[in-house]
Amino acid sequence: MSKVYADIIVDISQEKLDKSFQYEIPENLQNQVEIGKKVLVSFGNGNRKISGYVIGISDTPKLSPEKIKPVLEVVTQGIEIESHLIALAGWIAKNYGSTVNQALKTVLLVKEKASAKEKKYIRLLISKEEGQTYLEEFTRKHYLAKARLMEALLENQVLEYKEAMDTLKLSSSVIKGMEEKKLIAVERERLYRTPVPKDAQRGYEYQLSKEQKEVVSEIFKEWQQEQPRPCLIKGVTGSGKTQVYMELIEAVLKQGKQVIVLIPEIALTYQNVVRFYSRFGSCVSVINSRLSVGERFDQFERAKKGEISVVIGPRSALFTPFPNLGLIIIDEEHEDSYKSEKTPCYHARETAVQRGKMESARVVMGSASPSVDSYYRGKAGEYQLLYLNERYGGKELPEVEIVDLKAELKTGNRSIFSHVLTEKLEERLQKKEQSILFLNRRGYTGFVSCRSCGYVVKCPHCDVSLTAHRNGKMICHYCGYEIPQVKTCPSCGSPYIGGFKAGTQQIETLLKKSFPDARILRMDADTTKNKGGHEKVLSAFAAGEADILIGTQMIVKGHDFPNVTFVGVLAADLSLYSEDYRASEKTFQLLLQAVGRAGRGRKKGEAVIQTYHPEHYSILAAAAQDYEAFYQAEIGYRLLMDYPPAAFMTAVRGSCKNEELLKQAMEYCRKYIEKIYKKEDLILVGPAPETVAKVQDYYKMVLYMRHENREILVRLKDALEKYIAVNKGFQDIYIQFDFNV
DNA sequence: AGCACGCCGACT
DNA sequence: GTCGGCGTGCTC
Repeated sequence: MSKVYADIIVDISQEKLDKSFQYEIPENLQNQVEIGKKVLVSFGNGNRKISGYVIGISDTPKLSPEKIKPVLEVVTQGIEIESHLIALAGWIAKNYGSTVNQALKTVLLVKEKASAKEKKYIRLLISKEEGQTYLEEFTRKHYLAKARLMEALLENQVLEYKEAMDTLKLSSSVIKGMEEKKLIAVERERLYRTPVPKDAQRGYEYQLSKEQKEVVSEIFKEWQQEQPRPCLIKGVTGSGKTQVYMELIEAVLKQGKQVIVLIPEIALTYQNVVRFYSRFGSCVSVINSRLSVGERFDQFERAKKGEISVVIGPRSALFTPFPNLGLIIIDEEHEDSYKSEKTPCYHARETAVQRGKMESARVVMGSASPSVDSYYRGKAGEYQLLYLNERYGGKELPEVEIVDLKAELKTGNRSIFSHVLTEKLEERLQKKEQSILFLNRRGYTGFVSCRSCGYVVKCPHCDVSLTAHRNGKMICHYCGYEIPQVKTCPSCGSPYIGGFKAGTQQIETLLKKSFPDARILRMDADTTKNKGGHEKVLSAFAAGEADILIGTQMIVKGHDFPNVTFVGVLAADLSLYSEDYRASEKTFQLLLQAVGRAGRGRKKGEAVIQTYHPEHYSILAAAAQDYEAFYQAEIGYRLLMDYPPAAFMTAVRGSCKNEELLKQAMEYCRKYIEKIYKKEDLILVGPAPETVAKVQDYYKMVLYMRHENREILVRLKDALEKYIAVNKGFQDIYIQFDFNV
C-alpha cells in the first residue's frame, strides 16, 4: 500500500509559518484524517508537539520522504466549527482560484489571532540606578544588543514589544536572557471591549401582514424538504422584508441554532440595526469594518462560546464561527459589496449557499431589485422565488420624467441643468422641500482635456486621466499622484485646456449661480474623508440644514429623507459607457435606487433623469420602475451573448512591470488553454489590456474564459496554474483568477 | 514562535 | 583555545 500524506497548516499565529507542511499519515490514522481535522504533530528541530489543521491530502511527497514526519494524533474534541470553516476555505480556494492559505486567512483570521488580541510590552523590573550599572556592564562586555535595550528602558520604563524589537534590532534571545535574570518582564495586556449597547431591550413585536405571513409559511414549507433550496425574496421597497427575516430568525433561534445576517456595509446604520436589538436583545452582535481586527476576533470568540446567537455584519461576517448555524440571511442581495475585491475573490452569496450546504443551514436572500444572476436562478427553480409586492401603508411610486440632453442642446441650453430640472428645483425651494442631485460618476473621472487638440492629461503610472481639484492640483485616484494644474496643453501648447465640468464641486458652483439663496450640501470623497464625515453630512441633511444635497453613488443607498420630494439624476448614462458586461444592470440598479429616494415621506415624489440615451432599456425601465421589463431585456442580451448567468465566466488577470513580457505570457496562457481544451463550447476572449491598463507602473491584462459548466473552468484554472508554476517565463508575472467577473 | 548553528569578540 | 552573546535561517 502506498503512503498517504497530509498538508497541514501549523497552529502558530505567525506570518512566517503561514504555509503548509507535509506529514505522513500512519496507516492506523488513515480513516480518521480528513480535510479540516485538527491533528498533533512534532515540529521543528526540537520536535515540539504542536497542533495543526489538515488542509489537503495527497499521495505524492513534496520533498524527500525521509524528511517527512508522521502525524501523531487526531484531535477529536470540540473542533467542529473550525473543521467546517476549513473545509469551506478549501472550497473557496478551489472555486475562486486562490491558495488554501489565502482562503484560510479570509475565513479564520489566522495571523491576526494573537497579535491583535493582546499587545506585548517589555517592562524594566529594577531601579534606574541598578539599570545604569547594568548598562555600564553590558557596554563594557560588548553586549551591545542588551545595552541598546537597557538604554531605551532607562528612558522609558515600559516599551511596546514589537516596536522595541524592530527599532532596537533585538532578537528573542536577548529578551530571553534578560528575562531569566529578572531584569525585565514581558507583559501581555488583554484588551477588553464593550460591543453591545446596554440599553438594548427585548419585547418588540410586530404584526405581519397577510402577504408577509404567506411568504413566511412558504419558506417554512421549503425548509421541511429533504434538501431545502435557498430562498430569494423579491420585495419592493417598503414591503417589510426585514419583518419576514425577523420571523425566520425567531424560529431558528427557538431551535437553539444561530443566525448570520449579511447587510451591505453602507446600510449598516444604527436605525437598521436597532430593530434587531429591540427584537432579540443582547444575543445580537454587530460587526462592522470600523471594529479593529481584535474586536472582530472577540466577537468571533463570543460566537464560538455561544454568548451571542445573531450576528449582523457585512461580507466578512459570513465566517462567524457559530457552532450550530441555522440560517444565513443576505439582505440587498444585488449589492456589489458582497464580492470580495481581494484574492480570493469570493462572492458572499455563493459562498453562503455553500456554507449552508456544508452545515445544513438555510439561506434566505432578499432584494427589491435582485441581481440578474439570482433572479435567473429563481426563475429556473434553483432558488425558491417569493414576492412581496404590497408597499407598507400603500405609498405611491414617484413620478419620473426622462429628459433627452441631445434635444435640450438643440434648444440652445448648454448648461448641465435642463429646463425641467431647473423648474422642479425652483418649485421645491419655494415649497421648502428638499432635493437630491445625483451624479452618476461610475467609471468616469472629471478629466482635463485640450479643446484644441483633444489631448487628455493622464497619470504616468496608471493610465487613467487625472482629475482636476479645486486646490489647483490634478490628482490620480488610483495611486494619488498629483501635479499642479496645467495652464497650457503639454501637447500642442494651446491655452484652451481645462476641466471637463462634471464633478460634484463644479455642480455646486453652478448651482450656487442659478440658486444663490439655496443652502447646498455636497457629499463626495472630499467632504467625507475624515472619520464619520459620511454620517455627518447625511444627518445634517436629514435635519433639514440644507435644501439640496449633491452627491455620487453613496447618497442613493440606504438612507431615508422624508422631506425629499425631488431627485435629479444629472447624467444617467455615464456608467453605460464602461466596458463591463454588467454596465446596464449597474446603471439600472443605481437609477432605480436614486429615483426611489424621492417621496419617502408623506408627500409624493418626483424625479428627473437626464440622459443622452433616452431610448436605452436600462433608463426606460428605471424611469418606469419596472424591474420585470429590465430583467426581460437584460436576460435576453445575456443569453444571446453567453454572458453569466447563461454561462460561467472566469478572468485570468496578469500584471507585470514589463509590458512586452506580460503580453507574451498572456498569449501563452491562451495558447495553452486552446491546446488542452479543444472543444468548441469554450469561449476565450483576449488577452486584452484591462480598462485601467496600468496601475502604479504595473501593466494589467486580462483573458476571459466562458463556459456553461463551472467545473470545466475550475479544471482549466488548475491546469493553467500548474503550467505557470513550472514555467520560468512566468516568474515576474502575477497571475490571479477571478471567478466572479 | 522557538530552536540550533555559526560567527565573533573577550577572557582564563 | 573556549566561552557566551548575537544574528540568521529553518521548521514537513
